[in-house]
Amino acid sequence: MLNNQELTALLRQNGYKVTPQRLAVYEALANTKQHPSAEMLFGTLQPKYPSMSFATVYKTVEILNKLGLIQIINTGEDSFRYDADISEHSHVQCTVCGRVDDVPALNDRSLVVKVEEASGYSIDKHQFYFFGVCEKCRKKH
Amino acid sequence: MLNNQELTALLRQNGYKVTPQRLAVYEALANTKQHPSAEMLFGTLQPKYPSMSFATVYKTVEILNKLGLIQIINTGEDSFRYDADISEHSHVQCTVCGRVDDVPALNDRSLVVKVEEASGYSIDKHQFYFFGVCEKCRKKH
DNA sequence: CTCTCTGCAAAATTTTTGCACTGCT
DNA sequence: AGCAGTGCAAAAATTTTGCAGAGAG
Repeated sequence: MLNNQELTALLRQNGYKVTPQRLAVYEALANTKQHPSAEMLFGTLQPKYPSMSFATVYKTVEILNKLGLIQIINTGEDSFRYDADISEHSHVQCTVCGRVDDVPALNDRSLVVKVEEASGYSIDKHQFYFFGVCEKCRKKH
Repeated sequence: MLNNQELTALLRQNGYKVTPQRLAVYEALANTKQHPSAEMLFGTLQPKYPSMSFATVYKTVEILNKLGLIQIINTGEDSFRYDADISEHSHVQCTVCGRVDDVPALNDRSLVVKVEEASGYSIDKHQFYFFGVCEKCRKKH
């Protein structure tokens, strides 16, 4: 998680201008654990930045992702979600309420090696998604 | 992989009618290792079934998935891919050419238990995606 | 013969793009 | 001042839906 100064510096270093919108998008992502989609992000930012547009949200998350500051999550819904936590970790989605939570890194170096051997690929990245029912939804039932 | 008779029986058992389109969609998926998207499926079937429509492709894969006969793959492209191989296995996508290959099951029961403990979820399902460069693309470079 | 399925076209949803204006640097 | 960025609206891409006619049981 970067603060405004660090983010500002990083954007400049990479030739991107520093705008209130870009800071706001990153800040919104850094301050939630909810893994918002573009729509949720837009809804959060709209009140504070009434001129904010979807185009800006999408363009900004693309830049943030390119700079390695956020990761893009794809649980199989129609839309993507974004996460400012770029430490190695996986995600779990509740099949009842749809929420997405973090799962701490699974020490899986050996898995990757197995996959490289089995597939002939050289693996750069992986994403693990788990699906089940969260505690809250289990209790409701 | 089911043959036509088995598929016919299974559809009937579940109250679905058996139509040439449904058999064709399943057959197309059963006879490829390419993990086609709806568009690729449609392109494959169109020559043989000129009246085939996207609506039918989508409705059919939904039924096949509901019956547990195919799985839906989501590597983070805009569109979904489908796989008639429902044995436990993961997928790896080449970040250069985009192809998707199978990865044999990774004995990961202990991973799932770890995730359940860490998250408080009860896990029903998981999907692992690996990304890297395939052998062909590595050689080209 | 009934009722589901197909296939067309239109709608819905998410994301991308073009372009005039704004505002960083 | 120059040029990248914003924001609108239109376009693109994928998937869903409504409905009339076709066809499976």
